[in-house]
Amino acid sequence: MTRGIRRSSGPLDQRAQSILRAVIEEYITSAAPVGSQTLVERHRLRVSSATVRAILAELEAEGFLMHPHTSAGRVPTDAGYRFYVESLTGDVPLPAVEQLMIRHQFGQVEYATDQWFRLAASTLAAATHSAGIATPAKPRAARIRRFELISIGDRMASLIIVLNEGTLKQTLFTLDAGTSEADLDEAVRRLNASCTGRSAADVAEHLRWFDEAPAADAVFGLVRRAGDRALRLLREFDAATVEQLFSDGLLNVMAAPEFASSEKLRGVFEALENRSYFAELFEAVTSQGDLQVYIGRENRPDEMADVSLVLAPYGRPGAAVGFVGVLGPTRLHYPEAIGTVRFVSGIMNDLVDHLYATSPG
Amino acid sequence: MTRGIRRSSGPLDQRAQSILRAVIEEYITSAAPVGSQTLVERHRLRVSSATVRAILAELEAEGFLMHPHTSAGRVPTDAGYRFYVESLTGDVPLPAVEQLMIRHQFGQVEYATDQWFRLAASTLAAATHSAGIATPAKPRAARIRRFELISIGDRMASLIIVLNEGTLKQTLFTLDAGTSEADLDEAVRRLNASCTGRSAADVAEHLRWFDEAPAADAVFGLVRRAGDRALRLLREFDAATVEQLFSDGLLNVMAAPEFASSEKLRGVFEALENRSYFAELFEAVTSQGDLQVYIGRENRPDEMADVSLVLAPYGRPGAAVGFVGVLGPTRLHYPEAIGTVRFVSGIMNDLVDHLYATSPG
DNA sequence: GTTAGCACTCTATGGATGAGAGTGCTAACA
DNA sequence: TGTTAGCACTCTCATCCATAGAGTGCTAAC
Repeated sequence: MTRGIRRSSGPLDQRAQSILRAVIEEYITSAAPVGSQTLVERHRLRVSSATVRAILAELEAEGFLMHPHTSAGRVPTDAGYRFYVESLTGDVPLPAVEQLMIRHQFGQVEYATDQWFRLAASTLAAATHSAGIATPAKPRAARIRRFELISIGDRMASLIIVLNEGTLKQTLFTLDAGTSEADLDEAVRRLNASCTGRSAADVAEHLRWFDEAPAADAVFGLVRRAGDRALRLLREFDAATVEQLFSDGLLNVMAAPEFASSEKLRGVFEALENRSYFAELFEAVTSQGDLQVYIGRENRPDEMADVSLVLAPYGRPGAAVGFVGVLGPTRLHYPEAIGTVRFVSGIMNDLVDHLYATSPG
Repeated sequence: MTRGIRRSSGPLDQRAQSILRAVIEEYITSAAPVGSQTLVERHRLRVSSATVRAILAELEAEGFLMHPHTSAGRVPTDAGYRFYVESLTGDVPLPAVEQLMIRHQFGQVEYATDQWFRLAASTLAAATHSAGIATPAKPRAARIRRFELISIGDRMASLIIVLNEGTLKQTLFTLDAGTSEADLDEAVRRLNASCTGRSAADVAEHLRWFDEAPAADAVFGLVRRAGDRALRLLREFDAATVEQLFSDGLLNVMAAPEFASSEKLRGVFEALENRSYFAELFEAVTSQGDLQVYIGRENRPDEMADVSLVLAPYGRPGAAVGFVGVLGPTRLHYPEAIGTVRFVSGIMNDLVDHLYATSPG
């Protein structure tokens, strides 16, 4: 853990550091520029305000603080927050009561994989009073477990693909006139026989083989088309880095004074919907093994310049990974947010572990 | 179609009506109180501003307009908007180019039922510059088409229920130690044999029958538990009036000047998440066969007092119904919104029809 | 190195004022 | 009788100004 020294001169002495921390903590709760007097009073510093002022000036020179205008107090810069986050030694764990409550909630959806991320997002939002975000755990490469072909009406069928970890993919499908249930059954039988256990790439290979095959009975066309459709679905699945981002509590962020203008927040929303940015973020968080904090302008898109992200990956590297986290103003309660994100990512880890555990029990 | 006469005295004469319409249309585009002079100028009225003032006073007495303060122009009341909406004769259809574009987009997701509502919401949002909302088409009563049991790891399985129209329900499932694939296959065989085509109520009946049955081989417990789990899932599915509400473009609403304070909007968001309100709305819209407009305080929750909804049902009554619509400030472009909602609900109708069509082709 | 004291700067606040918009009334007019 | 010009009146909004207050940075003394 490097100390947050960014620019010029020497390292900050102990006192300067603790004053910087005090400024940041004060600002985080008050949302208003912090003056020397307030610091002395509320943080029981054993020096006078004049001394504090000298140190504040120094901290500003070093780039950790800034000055909205001459006669205002100090406000932390991104570098200041960065220093603060780096200097945190231990997490602030969630209160036991909350932990219990959250565990209980997860217990209730234990068997509904599609609810996990939603719950993670809403839990994080509630616990941190910021926005919670979460992605599903995306399996590395999809392998086919089984096909199903369900007729709907006379000319329609639903093609269902069960992937290895029980993920389902579904697509509608128009049938030729006069296709019987028996035809469907036979088509599924052939598809399963030749594709089970295969990845998208393998299926593509196989379909080429189908092309060259001579036999062309009534079912052949059906198999061919279903295979094509399945292939498209699998490729989409593999290509998308993140299928979806669940978020909750964006309203909490809206309530923060820095977003009162509502124009800034609009930008944040838009950035979140930006596929390529999200792909990047996903990659960054999941490839690093640990919790990450992105502060203000450290986030690439300009729209995110006023928010911070605390993100942690979960899942099994190489098998299925995703991330959960918190989005809030740079003026975020970092210690609590970090503690909460760690806790929730831990729960998600347990859930996924449970799902992938192949060892006997 | 009743004329929007709410209170007192006689019906409005032709001139008063057209002036009311003019005020409303002016206010909808300008978002500022409308004065007599502006009306005369911009709407080419053939009377003087003094006359218009007299009529405005009259309209105010009737409850169609109000006065923010003495020297401001007039603002429509909910009753005013109601009159306006009732007096609309024909829809304003979407421009052909937009229609084409939208159809094209829907063409691309034609086979992905789970994308329909998302697309409907985002299309409506984009076309009306308001928020678009949409619910899935919910089948009346779930009937089981087929079960699948997929093992995941050693002690976990995924129970998949395929419902009649291809809807999938999935739940995880812990296995007893030593459960073999063969056991799973046998369990599925029995479940399918006894439950296919049945509704939740029927399955409940059947499970009781299982209780009384004597035979208790290794697979029996498995069948029993899977059945229980399936039952719970089916009941949840039947009970929920609306599973989910998709919305898009809430940001558009946020941009409207009346929501600059962002506190009001918060209330709207919250009301939308209120299950019971939504159930009520769902019922109201789908049981009426036609497009509905809810203006300001006509909406039950106080938080919705400043917004209007234009909602239209889609689907097949008795089979599967849902709704799509637009949410915006009461100062909404009603004619366009109504036209757009009709158009999109029409598309959704076609999609569902296609899905449920059982007649030969 | 620390601190008290002080001049200085900038913001925020609260009238006061005047311009502007729009009304409602009245008396004259067609 | 309905319409209109004219006018006094009311209320908002933007601007200006003065003042209070917060906070700084400097300096001289400790």
